[in-house]
Amino acid sequence: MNGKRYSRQRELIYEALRQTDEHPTAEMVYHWLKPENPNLSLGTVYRNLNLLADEGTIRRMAFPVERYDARTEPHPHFCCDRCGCVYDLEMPYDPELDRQALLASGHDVTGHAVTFHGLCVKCKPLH
Amino acid sequence: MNGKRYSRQRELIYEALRQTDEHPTAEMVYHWLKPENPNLSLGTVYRNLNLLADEGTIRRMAFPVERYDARTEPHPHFCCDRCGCVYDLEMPYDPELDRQALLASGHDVTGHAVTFHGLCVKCKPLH
DNA sequence: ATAGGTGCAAAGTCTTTGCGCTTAA
DNA sequence: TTAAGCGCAAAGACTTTGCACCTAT
Repeated sequence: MNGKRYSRQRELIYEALRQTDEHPTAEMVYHWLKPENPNLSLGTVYRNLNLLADEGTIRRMAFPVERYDARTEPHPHFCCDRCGCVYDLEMPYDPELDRQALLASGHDVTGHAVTFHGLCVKCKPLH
Repeated sequence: MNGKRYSRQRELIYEALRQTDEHPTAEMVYHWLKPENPNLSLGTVYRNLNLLADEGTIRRMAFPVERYDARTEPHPHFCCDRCGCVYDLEMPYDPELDRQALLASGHDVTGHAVTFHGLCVKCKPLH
């Protein structure tokens, strides 16, 4: 067999994530749950967050490692889901978006970044 | 005194970044430069990339650590420059952008993420 | 019964940093 | 001369993983 089973820990972790809008790190989830679940381990939190993210139940929010770019003016990027390559995109920056974000949130918005994803021209032919 | 001085390593690192559009990691920059500069150290690459990014000469491209979100439908985020908090924004997803990105790049675009930044409502009053 | 999940701790990966030497100014 | 910067290696931070035990099915 090769099925997924119910696990109390996974449920706890998922529920914790649903109850909040803080976009927590694995560490944060762990510290929230630990007091009520003293034998929960950080490894389990990581394992389940990855499992949930891989199956699409939750969402990851970062590149795995830091990348750098000498073009400092804001411009969109494309990140290939398959090979991980990052490309620049020649598309106009829309300052109107920042104004909309301010209206929607009240935060003092100084800019934004757009990152597209999918399959890049090199990976497309390879499925 | 407390000034910044010229350094050959910093120049090499910055030039390497300008010559490419690969959005390299620190490791990649290190491996490109190492053959011609056998005593370059990875620590120096990190130090200079951080220095250049802090002064705005280059640009970082990731959150420092991975964050997770139980809302899986695409929606924009706001990340506060000061406290690091991440907020959801209630703004419509624009599929038209994906079509524009395809036209501009030729990549097979399956979606995009928008991340705003600035000062959040809590940090704004604190300067 | 048994395969998936857990806790724990060790290992791995990425990044930062302390220290003594080097070098730009 | 001298303080910024470097190379090196050790430490730190974050994440993954091997293994023996536990538990949903």
